[in-house]
Amino acid sequence: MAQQVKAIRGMNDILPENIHYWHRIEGTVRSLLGRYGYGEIRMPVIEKTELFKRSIGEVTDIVEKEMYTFNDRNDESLTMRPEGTAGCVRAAIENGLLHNQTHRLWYQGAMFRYERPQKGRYRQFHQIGAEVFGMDGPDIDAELILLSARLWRELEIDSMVTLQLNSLGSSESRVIYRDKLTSYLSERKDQLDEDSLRRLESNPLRILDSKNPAMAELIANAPKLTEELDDESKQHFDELCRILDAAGLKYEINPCLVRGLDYYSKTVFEWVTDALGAQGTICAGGRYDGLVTQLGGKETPAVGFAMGIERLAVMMQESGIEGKDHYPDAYLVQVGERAMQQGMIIAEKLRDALPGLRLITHCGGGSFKSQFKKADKSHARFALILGDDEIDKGEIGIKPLRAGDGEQKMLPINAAIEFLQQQI
RNA sequence: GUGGGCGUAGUUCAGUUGGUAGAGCCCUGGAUUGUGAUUCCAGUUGUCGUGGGUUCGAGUCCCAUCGUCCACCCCA
Repeated sequence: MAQQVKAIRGMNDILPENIHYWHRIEGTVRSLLGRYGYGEIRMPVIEKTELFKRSIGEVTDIVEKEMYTFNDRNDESLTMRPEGTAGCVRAAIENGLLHNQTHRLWYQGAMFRYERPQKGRYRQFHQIGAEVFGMDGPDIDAELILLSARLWRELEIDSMVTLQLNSLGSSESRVIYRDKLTSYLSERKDQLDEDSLRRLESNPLRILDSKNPAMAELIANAPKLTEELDDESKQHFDELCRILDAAGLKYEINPCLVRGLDYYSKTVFEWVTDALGAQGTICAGGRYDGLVTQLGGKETPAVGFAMGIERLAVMMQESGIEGKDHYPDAYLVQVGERAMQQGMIIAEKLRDALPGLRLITHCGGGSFKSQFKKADKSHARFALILGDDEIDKGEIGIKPLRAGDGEQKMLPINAAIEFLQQQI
């Protein structure tokens, strides 16, 4: 045998036996966002590299070492999208969606990051994202959060997730806070671990959500971002909390919650779970009022979130939640030359008459016994039987394969259609 | 990029102090003439991740390499 070609590390096949989780997630999201008035948008998977450098931030890990970047034949630097927001903003600007308009958008698709794979983290992964443009109030922030909460309920994972909330303030107030934090930490350099020392230079805010327990006390005593908020951000945040309270949604204010991407401001939130090991975030987002102008658009407030489909699917799988399985209604067993000649034609007649019918036609011959075994294995409710007897009489046998569906019978084709219609 | 665990049949795994491989599931066929999930019987399946080395002899020991899983980093 020749050497086989294998899939790329961190890029997985999703097999039919697992696809129902994806269908359930995607179907629920499509329906739910539709009910909230969000319109679906589809962007290219590849964009100019510059787009991500300008939006995500040149010195972030994503841009520095995790992007799939290459030059095309025209020597232009292109990148496979590591996230969806940048492309969505680019598309909104480019298609003129931001001129004195508001838009509620959502998208879904593959994203790519060159990272070491682990549970809930892959090199090709899939996100569903929602982005809203042109609204600056806390009410739309609340809508996005309430909408995501409803999604967890509809997916039956609401008992496994909690909401964390914070405000990063305006970019001005964040600069002030950043200086305060940096000087606090610089005075205590001897207590910082190796990672934190590095982050002190690159992104001091990230030290706040360090996982190292040795850092916990230092962080607990550090100046709080919430105490440095500008008045407008504070009002915005208070009003958001008020709406969530009024809606009865539980949340936890986490002053250490900072997002990894540079473009966030004011509201940030994360839905987290402890069911997934180290990758506890299933959905994260926030407000990014400055990004549109950063990408060359007219000043436009914006807010959005993204969720990881793999992580949702693993949660559903591990908690025993079933997706919708679509078993066939019937499996057509056909034995003998005449039956096999007519079987396919009869199956087509049934499909004409019953457009919703899930019918598997047996192909490849074999004994009644072996065909019935396959019929059973397919989980079909009924075996439809075509043999010499049935062909002679112009009828078709119907044998229920599941308990409580009655006895086997033989019916003329039209009666069989009527019978199946009642059953499916 | 760093650290740890693991790579044996399609799959889940066993394989004693080194003596050229086994089980369950799956799959195929059968237990009288055309009827499935049970039971019984029979059968197929492997360059033991890859490449070197030690040895009379390596799935087993050593080295390298690749893959995979988990964790760090980072993130959805």
